[in-house]
Amino acid sequence: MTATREARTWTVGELAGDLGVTTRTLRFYEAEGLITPQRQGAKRIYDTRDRTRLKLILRGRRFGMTLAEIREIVDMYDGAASSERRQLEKLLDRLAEIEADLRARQADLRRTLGEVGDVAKQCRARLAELG
Amino acid sequence: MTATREARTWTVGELAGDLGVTTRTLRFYEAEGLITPQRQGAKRIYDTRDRTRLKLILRGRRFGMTLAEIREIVDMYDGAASSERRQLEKLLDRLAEIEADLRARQADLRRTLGEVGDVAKQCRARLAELG
DNA sequence: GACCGCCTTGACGTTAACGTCAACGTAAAG
DNA sequence: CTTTACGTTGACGTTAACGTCAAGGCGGTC
Repeated sequence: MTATREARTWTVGELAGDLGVTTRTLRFYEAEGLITPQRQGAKRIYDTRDRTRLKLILRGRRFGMTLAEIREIVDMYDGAASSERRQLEKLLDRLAEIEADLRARQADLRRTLGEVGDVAKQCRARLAELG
Repeated sequence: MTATREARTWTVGELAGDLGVTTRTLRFYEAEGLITPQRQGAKRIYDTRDRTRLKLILRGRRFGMTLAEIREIVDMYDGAASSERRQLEKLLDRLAEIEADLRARQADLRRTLGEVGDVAKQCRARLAELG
């Protein structure tokens, strides 16, 4: 075989284009320790793991998590394979907190969606009145 | 009757305390045109309408809407009683867009919640391995 | 009448999350 | 061998959403 499967990589520009962000953003996330692409000389080489991680980050960003919160979660992906009981238990506790927080946001979202729906309803009623 | 029902009002400090924000935040929202409390002399007097509006604002904030987005929604509450067809139709369109956006965020949240759950699962599995 | 607690309006400081610009390296193309 | 396209590292600029501080007004109270 000439090509090894799963070995797809990307340059900054490619990946940035794919994910709809700028290269500056990717470099910034690296500086913040959110991703750590390989290097070929000076150039950054991103693999599928980096890409997955980035998608996670961007998703979190989309509903308003700060990068600090996001970092906490993505870091946990690596911690979940730990071999220290104490560590794993702390992680589970933290995960429970995060889940609770996310559920609260979910509830907020639901309520807001409801209210947006109500306003739409009012609008339609008003339109009906006007003939 | 000495007290009229529904006429409860608040000072900045009271309302801020109630809602868990600072007075600075309330003044800021006013400067941004998100709320417009009455005045008694120089002092701000907030009524139930202001309070409701603020709760809406804070809820939106909690799941990551910007103040600009929030403003758009709360303003619509006032626009829904409009008497111009054209206006109402535009509003309905915008509401549909907003709803779509909110639903997208909801999906993102769901996925993230799923992944947080997965990590927790891994943790528990690892803990089980360790006896 | 001095002090206290709460209010007011500026005005400047701060943090997060990038944008923008300068100055430079490098590999392929013409 | 110059141009073009892409990459690199600083370093400074920007915007949102407030925080913080200064300077002072108003109504009670000890």
